[in-house]
Amino acid sequence: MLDTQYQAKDHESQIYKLWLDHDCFNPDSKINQNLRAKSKKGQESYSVIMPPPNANDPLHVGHAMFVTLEDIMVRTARMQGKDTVWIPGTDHAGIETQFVFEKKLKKEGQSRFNFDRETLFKMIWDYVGENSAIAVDQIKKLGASADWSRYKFTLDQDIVKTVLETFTKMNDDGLVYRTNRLVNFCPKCGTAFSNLEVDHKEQDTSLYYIKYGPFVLATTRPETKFGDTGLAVHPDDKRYQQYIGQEIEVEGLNGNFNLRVIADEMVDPEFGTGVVKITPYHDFNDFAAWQRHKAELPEPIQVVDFEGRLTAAAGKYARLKVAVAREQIVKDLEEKGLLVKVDKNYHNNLSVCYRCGNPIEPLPLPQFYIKVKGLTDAVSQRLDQGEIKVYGAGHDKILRHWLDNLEDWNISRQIVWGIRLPIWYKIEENLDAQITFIDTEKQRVSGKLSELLEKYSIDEIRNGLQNINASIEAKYLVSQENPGDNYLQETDTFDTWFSSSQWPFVTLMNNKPGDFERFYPTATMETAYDILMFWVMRMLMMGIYKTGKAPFKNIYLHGLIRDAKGQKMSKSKGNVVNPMEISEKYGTDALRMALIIRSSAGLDKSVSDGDFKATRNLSNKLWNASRFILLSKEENKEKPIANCSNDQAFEEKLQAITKEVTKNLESFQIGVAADTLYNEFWHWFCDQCIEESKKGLINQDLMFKGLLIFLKLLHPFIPFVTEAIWQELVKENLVEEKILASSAWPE
RNA sequence: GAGCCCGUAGCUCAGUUGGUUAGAGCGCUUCAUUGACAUUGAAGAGGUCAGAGGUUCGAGUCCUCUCGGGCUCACCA
Repeated sequence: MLDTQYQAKDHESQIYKLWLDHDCFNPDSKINQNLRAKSKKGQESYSVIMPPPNANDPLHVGHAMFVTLEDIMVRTARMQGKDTVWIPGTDHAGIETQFVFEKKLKKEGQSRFNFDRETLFKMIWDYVGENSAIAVDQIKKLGASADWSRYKFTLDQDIVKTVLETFTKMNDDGLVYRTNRLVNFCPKCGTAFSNLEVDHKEQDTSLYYIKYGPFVLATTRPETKFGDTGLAVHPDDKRYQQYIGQEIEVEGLNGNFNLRVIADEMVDPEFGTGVVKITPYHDFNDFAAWQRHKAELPEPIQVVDFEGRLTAAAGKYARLKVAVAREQIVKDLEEKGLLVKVDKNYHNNLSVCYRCGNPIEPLPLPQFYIKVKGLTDAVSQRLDQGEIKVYGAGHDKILRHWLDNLEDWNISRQIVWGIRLPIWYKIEENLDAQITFIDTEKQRVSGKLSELLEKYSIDEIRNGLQNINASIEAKYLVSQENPGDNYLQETDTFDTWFSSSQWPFVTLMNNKPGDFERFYPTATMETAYDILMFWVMRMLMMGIYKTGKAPFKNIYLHGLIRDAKGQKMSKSKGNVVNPMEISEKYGTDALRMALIIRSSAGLDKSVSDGDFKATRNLSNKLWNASRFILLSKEENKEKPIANCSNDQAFEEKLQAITKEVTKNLESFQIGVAADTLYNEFWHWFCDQCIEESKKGLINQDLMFKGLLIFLKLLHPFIPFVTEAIWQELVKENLVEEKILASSAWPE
């Protein structure tokens, strides 16, 4: 007989093992085939692709949220007899992982510059391998009914092959191009980022008013002045009409130089002095201005390098870090009498790296881009046609906005942890490429390929290769195979999102034979709203491009989990809820229920200890109600079944609850479904009906039937306790179906 | 500057085509308790659904405006 209290810890791991032993999560298992054979919906396919968490990161509460929501959807569909699969996986998480690994290297007194790229890749691979069980084990602990026999990792060979095929197809279709543009470069992380990966931080900074010949102009970045190639004023600015088109002489820190004055509407005559210096290689607006005025302006000059130091163009300031150089330059300008004034309380937004928080430098770098216009239009069209539905407070509108305004996608990343671009440079055609490699003496060598080849063999360069920076006009070949010994492969890797945007179809195409036809398009993509444009939007673009079909029919976006006061959780605030701790303390069921009950698509949710206690109590309530019903069933075994006065009302209500909960689940009202079940089970079934049954107003057997229905309806939400009770019923021979997880949904 | 979301009980939040006395959890008050459960039960206090106007037989729900909070994007060098 059951204990008087339900102790989640005593049951959960055994229950999960029981499910695995019966292969309950695999659509091809006997038990699920039998379930489907009896179901009207047996022909209907239902698939969910799990958003792959970072392979070597412990889970946070957001993961618990997605596991719970998706598990509810999947368990419901499975019990409804649909051909159901939930495909799990993990992500190599390019920059995230390399960033963490580099911190580890730093602790050991090393840095990425000490290794050639193949060695570094291998080291990260091993590191991830050591830790990759973490995420998977924790997902299991959360009760995920995912089919582990279909598990995939983003760097699995077959996955990579398909990703590269997609790239090749895009290249063949003319969607890929290489160009030299300003990129968002993080000197600390050593890589460029797409616009989406740049954060903006409000800051108070200084606005320096500097003398430029007859003008005074305001700038926040005096250290880039050595890259000035012109000055700009507004075409209608009366003050400066006489100078437009003229060259003026400017006194500088490295001697005098000349700048031409151009007229451009981008200049706001009201701001500062109405004069702007044009520094095309270090400011996005200036770069655009330079492109408009190429005929009037000289070639741009790069003053800041990829390590965040000034280049030789800065004369005596060369090799200084940007911040140091700025201080020094301001001081020197002041001494020379070129600094007119400083506005110290200037407020603006600084672009910072979303990963490390350091300032982003706009820098010129040839990169590979994908033309997005056709891809985004195709997505908009599907949305117009209602082929894809978005659940989540207003986020559909945000998706639309992005689709209409997305700029071409920079897919090159200067890191090693990722899928290397299948781009090849023929050596004899690219002798001007800039190369960095580690020679056999473990020395880091940089230089022009032609010069390096005089001292080193091509094999030595290839083996120690760190970085190739081919010229802007470089000729290249796209090939998934090595085209020959006279080629060097591009050292850039794909943006992580380039591979994860293909996740729904690559996982299905490279799984059991027939999976793609059987499960694509998938039913629902469920994820947090904060990666809507990084991931969901791009999955739509890539899925439609590659397969002609949107990769999913529904998008369910959940909100962020916040603390009891509604504050965002963060390590520095110390208010982080660790799902594993909650699971240990209150049980996984309590964790799951607390996260999703009364949650609403697209909106954030606060949780506190009180919430977990309340849902833990639900498990206990269910356990004890079951105990009572079993006890009374045992006692009344000999008595004939008699009809009682409230039987009919009981059955009707039970039916109504089943209908309502099913409807809620099918219309993505998951928080409402949970709330309904909680209240109806506790306050109606327990508080009311059990009491009535004690008075003989409801038939005991009917109560048992009611219990079975509640166990089934509650199972997707709190799978462990419901299954634990079910197994007691199996032991007592009271039910036919051996596993609740693969039992039929009530009608 | 633009867009999006939110404002419902002391706190955290549900309330999807507008429809009976507006709900839950936690907290609070009083009482109960040997046929399951104190991780319990019963009863109760507590809301002019941010404010104003409008549409309607009827508005927490739809429209307009105002105020307050949050998020995102874009920005003046």
